[in-house]
Amino acid sequence: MRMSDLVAQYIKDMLEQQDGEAEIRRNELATTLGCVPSQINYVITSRFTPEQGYIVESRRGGGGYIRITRIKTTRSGAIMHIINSIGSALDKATAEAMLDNMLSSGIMDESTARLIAAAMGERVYIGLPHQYRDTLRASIFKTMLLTLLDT
Amino acid sequence: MRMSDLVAQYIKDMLEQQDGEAEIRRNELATTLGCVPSQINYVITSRFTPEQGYIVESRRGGGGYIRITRIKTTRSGAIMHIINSIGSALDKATAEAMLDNMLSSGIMDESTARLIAAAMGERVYIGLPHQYRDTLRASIFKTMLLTLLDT
DNA sequence: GTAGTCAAGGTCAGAGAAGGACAAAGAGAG
DNA sequence: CTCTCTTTGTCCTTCTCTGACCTTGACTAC
Repeated sequence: MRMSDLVAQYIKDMLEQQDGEAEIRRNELATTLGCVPSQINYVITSRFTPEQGYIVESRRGGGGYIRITRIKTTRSGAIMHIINSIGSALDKATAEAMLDNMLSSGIMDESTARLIAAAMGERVYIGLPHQYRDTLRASIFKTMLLTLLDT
Repeated sequence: MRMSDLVAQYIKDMLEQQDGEAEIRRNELATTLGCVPSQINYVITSRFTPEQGYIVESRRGGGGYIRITRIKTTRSGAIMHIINSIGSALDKATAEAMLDNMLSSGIMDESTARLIAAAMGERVYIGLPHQYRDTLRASIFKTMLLTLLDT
């Protein structure tokens, strides 16, 4: 088995065990697996790219690290699913329930949820005839969710 | 954990507890945390800079001190200013220009800007009589900006 | 008041501890 | 034989930690 596959497998095992997040120390891992440190870089740039669904952050200097996070592939799918489940109208309570769900399932972060919730609030629609409100809400909600797809 | 992180955490805890203001005595803190005094300076210059939203004052000599204050004013102030500059109506082009400004001045990050821009697009208001559109836009825009204040 | 002393904090350079970039050499598949 | 992927080593950049030496402020003694 190739060295690079070994390293990749090692990282994948870590991701598996640790809920999609692995933090390694480059030199340490290289020593453990018996390869040169730059091999780790090679594996990461060739097999843990954003296109392949990973985010990599790192830090140099004393106490440095490399952190690899697996992007939840479910995210886009889940968002699309929610968008499709919304008809032409949406009331405030339902919108908020949806946001709550997305928040707790990790599809969305809190500040995003708050931002969208702001646009759902009754207060925003004061002065607008009631007949339009829920339609507009649905429209705004869906449009905003769509922008999250290519994050 | 790095020494520097420890020191930074200690100061942040103090800021948290004491309403954004922490006063320390360099030597004392160094002794408490078991590091050399200049480590404190290092942490302050690398992690509590004005760019990162802190003001640092100090005084030498007997009874000297270092005071670190967290500033909230710039961002919030700027956002408030923008909110106040918006009247009861807002067209799409103006909204986008404002978002651009906020983006380039670092008040807002890109994903937030995109999210708000989504709610500003003409497409969202299809079906809504024109007379309501710019009013609603203003309302949504302001409401969303408001949620950014306590971030 | 002026000089001296002690008690702070400030500066800065250097060593050390990571990770990053990249080029050159090697290995395999077609 | 050639092209692509892998492996390795060298040199670079960034971040951290420490210690020696400097500056400032308050207080005291004359």
